[in-house]
Amino acid sequence: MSKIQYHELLEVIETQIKNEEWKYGSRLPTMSELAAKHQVANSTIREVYRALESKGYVAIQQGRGTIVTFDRSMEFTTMNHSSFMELLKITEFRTIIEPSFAALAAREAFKNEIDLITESAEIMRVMAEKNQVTTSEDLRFHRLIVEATHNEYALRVYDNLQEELNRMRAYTKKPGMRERAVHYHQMIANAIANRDSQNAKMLMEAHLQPNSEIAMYELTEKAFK
Amino acid sequence: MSKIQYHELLEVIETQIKNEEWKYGSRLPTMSELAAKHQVANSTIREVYRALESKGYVAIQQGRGTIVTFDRSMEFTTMNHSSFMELLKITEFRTIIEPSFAALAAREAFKNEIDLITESAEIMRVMAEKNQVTTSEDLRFHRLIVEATHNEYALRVYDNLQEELNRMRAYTKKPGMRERAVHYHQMIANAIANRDSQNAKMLMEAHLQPNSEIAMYELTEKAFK
DNA sequence: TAAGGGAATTCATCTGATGAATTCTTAAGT
DNA sequence: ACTTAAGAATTCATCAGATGAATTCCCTTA
Repeated sequence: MSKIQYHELLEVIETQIKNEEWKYGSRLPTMSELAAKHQVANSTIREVYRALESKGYVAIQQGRGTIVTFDRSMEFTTMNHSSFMELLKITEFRTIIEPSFAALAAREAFKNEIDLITESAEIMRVMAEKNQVTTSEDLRFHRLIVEATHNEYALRVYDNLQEELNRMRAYTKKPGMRERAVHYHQMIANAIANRDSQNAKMLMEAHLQPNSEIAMYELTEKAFK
Repeated sequence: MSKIQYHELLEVIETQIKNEEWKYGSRLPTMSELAAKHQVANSTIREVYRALESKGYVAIQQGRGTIVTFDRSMEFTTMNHSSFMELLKITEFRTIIEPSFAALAAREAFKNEIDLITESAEIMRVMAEKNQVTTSEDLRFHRLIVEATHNEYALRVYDNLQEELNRMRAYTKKPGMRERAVHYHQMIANAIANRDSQNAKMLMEAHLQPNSEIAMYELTEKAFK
């Protein structure tokens, strides 16, 4: 096993901070300590600390040490690297952007793509009927629509969100949600098949709205007591 | 004038990259070059480059050099430091957060704060009548409400957005908008005065909705042809 | 002309030195 | 005992310069 160096080291320490292994305001090991511990030069640790500083995780103070400035409960104010932005990004982004995609798809989709979309809605309906977990089919449905826009750009943006989308699904476990989703998927698929871009857009909006509301509600209630 | 060092250097170079003085994909000066130019040690430049790397502005490649990975036209996909996120942040943030503030203010505001809010709505009405520019009074109104929540946290968040709010006003110059705004301000002030937090929230939502719609519409149309 | 093999370039990491800001310790004075 | 002030120790800031590794450049040779 080769010796741990800059990039790996950065990741390790960043993760530890995010996991709050050092609490907000507490001191990180001194540069020399950490250098000795990991068998690297001081300058390497220094680069790591600078990188963390530039991301806002720590503050380096001459003569004092390096203290943690990251706090999960304050993520809301910092706006950067914050779970609020994550949430805002993922939920609001979808609410804002996917209706446009749906509209575009209604205009641009090829026949076979429309078939796939319709099929996906049907698959999901059957799954829901059998009380099966529909999340992956749900994701597929939305992805198919993005594909059908024939807009590479859109697709790239959307795929960038996959990881977060997966994490997001935890929020969408409300009773009745699945049935609602099935219904909307069918209507959206219909609208696209009918080349009705306006309706596709509106339906997608309505479909995504509650997701956003739920997540945002929970978040704001928490943040502003 | 003292010699330029780490922090200042970081800011200078970051700004230059953001201003696209080096284009996406182009090479930055070598570490030694830059060190010589600014009369600092290589290791200091190295720290700067690492900080930029960790923010996603550059990629450091052994043997090759350091290339710019920041591109304004791609900001949309990277999600960080992007004007899209700026807009999303500011418009959607308001839509999501300010109704909560209004509700909170309705519960928490002191008498004199309610008077100020009511007064602001009235001032704005008069100004609109005289066809004067109402933007600053508009900002004041919203700020007063945030103040009236007595939630330091909320205030801090809100004030962080001032700069962007000012830039935002360019988007809200639609005919009939001002009259609508005046009307809403009055109703919101009323709801708060009546301690009707639910209505305050709903009215604020309705008040902010079109802002968000307009900005987002223009943006998404632009982005996805 | 094409291919191969150094030479030059550029980043990666290390060693170790000096200085600056802060904190800790200790001793003197009240 | 308590306060204060000086010095020691700690910790970051920056520097100079060395070696190694990855890449590119360029010249030689077939």
